[in-house]
Amino acid sequence: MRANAVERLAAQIGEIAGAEVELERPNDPAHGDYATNVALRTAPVQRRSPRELAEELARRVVDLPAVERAEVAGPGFLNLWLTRDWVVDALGEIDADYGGGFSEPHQRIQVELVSANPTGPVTVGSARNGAYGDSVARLLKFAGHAVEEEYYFNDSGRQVELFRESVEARRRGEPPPEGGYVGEYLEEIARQPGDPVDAMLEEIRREVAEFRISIDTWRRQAEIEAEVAALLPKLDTYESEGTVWARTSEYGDDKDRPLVRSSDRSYLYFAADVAYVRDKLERGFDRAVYVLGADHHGYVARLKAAAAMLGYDPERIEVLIYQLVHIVERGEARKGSKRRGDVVFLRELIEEIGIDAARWYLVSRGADQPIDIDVDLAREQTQKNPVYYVQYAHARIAGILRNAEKKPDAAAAPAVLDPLERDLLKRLTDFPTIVLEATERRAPHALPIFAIRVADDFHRFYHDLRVVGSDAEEFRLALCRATQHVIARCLDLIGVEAPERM
RNA sequence: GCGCCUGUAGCUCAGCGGAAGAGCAUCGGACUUCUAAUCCGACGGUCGGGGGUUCGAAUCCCUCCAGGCGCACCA
Repeated sequence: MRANAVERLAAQIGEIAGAEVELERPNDPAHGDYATNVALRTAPVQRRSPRELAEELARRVVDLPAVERAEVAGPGFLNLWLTRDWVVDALGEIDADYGGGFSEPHQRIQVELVSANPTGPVTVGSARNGAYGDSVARLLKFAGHAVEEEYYFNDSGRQVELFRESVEARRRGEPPPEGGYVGEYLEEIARQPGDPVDAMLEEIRREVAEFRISIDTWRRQAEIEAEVAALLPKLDTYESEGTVWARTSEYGDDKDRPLVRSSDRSYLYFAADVAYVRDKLERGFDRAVYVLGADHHGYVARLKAAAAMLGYDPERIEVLIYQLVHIVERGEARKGSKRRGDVVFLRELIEEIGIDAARWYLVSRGADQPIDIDVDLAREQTQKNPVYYVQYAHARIAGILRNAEKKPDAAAAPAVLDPLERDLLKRLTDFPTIVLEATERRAPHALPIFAIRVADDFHRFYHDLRVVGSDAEEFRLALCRATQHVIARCLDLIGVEAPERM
């Protein structure tokens, strides 16, 4: 792992302090470029007053070439101002891969996402699953892991049969079966010949690809179910009143789960779940990530229990839960039932606001936060969507680079940096920390937030300082290019395009 | 009843042990420009209530209130 400028600085200060040092960016510029609380944290251990410790640190730390000035503040914070050279050197290391490749060790990780039944087009709910899961997958890839994205679809259950019957009824001009599917999309499927499930699956493949989610493998439930019979004897099971149960409560689940139905000996859903867990881990993935909506949060314990019962480390199963997307229409909540046609589909959302705004919007909230979508309002809000603010910064930079007369050169920095240059550059150096935390916490929503900050600093810089034709042209071009790298990476990690022109 | 998640500016949200933030909305300014989809300024908060832990709590613990989602021989 190649340490970046901020990490190296933290390590140097840590050596002097004799403790792990975390550098944080203070909100208030009066608190310096970076601040650290080492003195506060280590004072009890060293049995010295935090301020005294901080003052000693301040005296020693200014000997570092990176540190211009150090001040003690409050109860014992150490505020640091960095030298012009440190900032300029930091610019030199910002390339297209800046912030990536930090994972250690590299793992084989599978991310299973979307996995909606092929009984209708992709809903906005599944789109959130896709936007979130795919961004996590992209972060893991950027970190250096070998990531595969998989879509698991049900091609054999009761819902699928009901869907088939509903389409066939429509083809015959008859009303749908009891509790059948009634959405308008059935009409277009009914017009196509052949198995409606195949047609629906093709449509889903198209929509998922259009939404910039690239699925490596498509796994059929029937395929997994075929493995159940051979698997049953290996499980910890018992029979009660004709039903075969898995003793999952012994493995961390809150109750046992039925595997085989008593009436007709058919397999229940959990049987396929167990077989699928085994299938994933046997394929050699170090880690299997599930992306599930909050309505499935009860699955966490049973999936981990399934792994444990099979003799695998349950830590290899990771379940990401995101809160649901609620559809609001003129102030009223809709149920969101695909079967009853009471949903909003991804393709409608894309039609209203476009792919970029849709991906941005669905990923820019924390997964713990529910999302309300009012499609009537979506288009209106699109005009103000920050995604354009960020893309505009990228396009502006592309324009500058097109017009440039000289070549970017980070080393051609002036003796004194303008505060706007300095602020922008310092912002860029935050990127590796942002990505690292977003990856570890599976929180891609940090990326759009950070991208807005970068765009902010860039637009300010652009507004006040000339690049092309200025005395500092080479340096500013380098700064522009570095900014472009960081913005493009942020956008790519959430599946949004970085336009050259707008 | 039990479990998970959430209550922060008028609205939508970020921050999740260190020195309260953003966007939108509202009000007032800046275009002979490398793209005004931009910039500058103002307004705005007992961080749901109460207790506790800590040098320090929006952040951790307990409790109460409010909301969302689960708790099937459905998937």
